Amino acid sequence: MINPLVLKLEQRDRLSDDEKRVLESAISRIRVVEADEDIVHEGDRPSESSLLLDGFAARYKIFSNGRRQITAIHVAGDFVDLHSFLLKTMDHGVLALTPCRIAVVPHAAIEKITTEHPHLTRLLWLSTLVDGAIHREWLNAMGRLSATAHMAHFICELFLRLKAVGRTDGDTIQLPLTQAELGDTLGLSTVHVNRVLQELRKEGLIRWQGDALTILDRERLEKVGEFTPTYLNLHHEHR
Amino acid sequence: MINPLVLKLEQRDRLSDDEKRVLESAISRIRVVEADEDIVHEGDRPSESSLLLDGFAARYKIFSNGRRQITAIHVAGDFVDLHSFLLKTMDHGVLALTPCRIAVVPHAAIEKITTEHPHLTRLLWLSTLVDGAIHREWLNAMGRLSATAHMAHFICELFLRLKAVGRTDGDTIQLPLTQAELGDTLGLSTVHVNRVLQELRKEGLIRWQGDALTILDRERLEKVGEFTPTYLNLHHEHR
DNA sequence: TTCATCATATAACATATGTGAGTGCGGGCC
DNA sequence: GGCCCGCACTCACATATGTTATATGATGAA
Repeated sequence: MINPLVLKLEQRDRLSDDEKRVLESAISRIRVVEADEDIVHEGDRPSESSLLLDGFAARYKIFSNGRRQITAIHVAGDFVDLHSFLLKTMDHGVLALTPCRIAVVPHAAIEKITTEHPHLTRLLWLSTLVDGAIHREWLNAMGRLSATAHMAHFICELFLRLKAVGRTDGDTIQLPLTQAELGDTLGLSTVHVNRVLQELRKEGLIRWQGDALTILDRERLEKVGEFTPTYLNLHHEHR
Repeated sequence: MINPLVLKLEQRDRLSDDEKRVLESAISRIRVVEADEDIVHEGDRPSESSLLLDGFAARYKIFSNGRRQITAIHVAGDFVDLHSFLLKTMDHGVLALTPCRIAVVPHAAIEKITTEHPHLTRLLWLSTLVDGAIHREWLNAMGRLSATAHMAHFICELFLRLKAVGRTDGDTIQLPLTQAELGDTLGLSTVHVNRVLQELRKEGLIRWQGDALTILDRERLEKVGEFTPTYLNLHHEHR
């Protein structure tokens, strides 16, 4: 199996063959989750973490008034709940937005890595730090960008993240979210999501039909979304 | 020196005497930063991380139009930029909101910890994971709570975090932020921050004069802010 | 003292975004 | 083949929050 996590880690630092083998053998089994089912529930205390091999997933929380907020969108190569290894109790749920294929990694295996493979440990730690950097960027966008800019920013980010794991086709990505789900991730109403999409289309920045989203003018889209990709850390460093 | 980091870590797991000694000796020097000065600049590539011993600090980013967004408020016991150990390049600045006393920890010392002290490594990793959990909670609040609820939530959180390091006085904390700074952290205009504060005062939920903020009705304030403290992970687990 | 500065506070007005309702289309299912 | 049902899309209207401006009071400098 070509593990998309390895693909991603190798863009950030060198992985030894031994480390790759360790990662591979940390996987205890493969699991498939249907669309619209929880991968992990809020309140769970998982004894294993889920590495997404295929599909889209979302971290989310539901409020008293029924509203929902999505705090992360995950794609192939992402550990959707690596943090549960140390945080223990899930403070949010993780939902499969599409059918998902998942590699299951027991926490015991991760703990073993922390005692025997410091460099690999640092790379796993790094994955969660990039999650945090993305959270910060979303906070910036939510707090200080217009809805249109926020949407543009989100599209730019998702594009690069999918590209990092070889899931782009030219300027086109698969975006299997409904407008309601998009609203929950950007903190907008679905009506306004639609308005904003019309605007991006009218400006000739994107095309989106069915699942296929195409970036028509990357440069201008990045400008509208005030997007700079440094926070994604998609470059080699000694870590 | 009684290190407030140790104080905080010990609420989350047991620390051996050896581990405490290692942490203590990882500190290369103490540094003092004036209010309104940067502790680290955006774009820096620090070779050491800063552990806040006293004072308040903020992670922030400034946008093209001059707007600012604060993505974290830090208090005693917080590593303001532990993530720079692996992220390498700072994707935001860190500002001293008050005079700050800082323990400087070289990245080389942290790397050494990752090779020799797996359990301590996990606890440092945990610190950054809690940062991430707080980011997620802020995303939830920004995306789906009213400005008033968001403010209430923020106050509840800060109170508990200060309590964890023994910096509360009954129901009172020191809150040395201007309303403009509060606005930058909640993503609001300063005018609206003021409106919201008037409302919380009128409701008899808080008092705030000078630096001293008192929570007058904790239960109702938590309800208004839809606050539940699990994400702060201020309880013992084997990690 | 006097003056500048900065933070809080308030008012009037502007606008981005939310709400509630409704249309139409396409795909799955009996 | 017909019928739901979810989803995209739009409209009219409501409102939370932003903007600009001004007043007031503390604080510190000259």
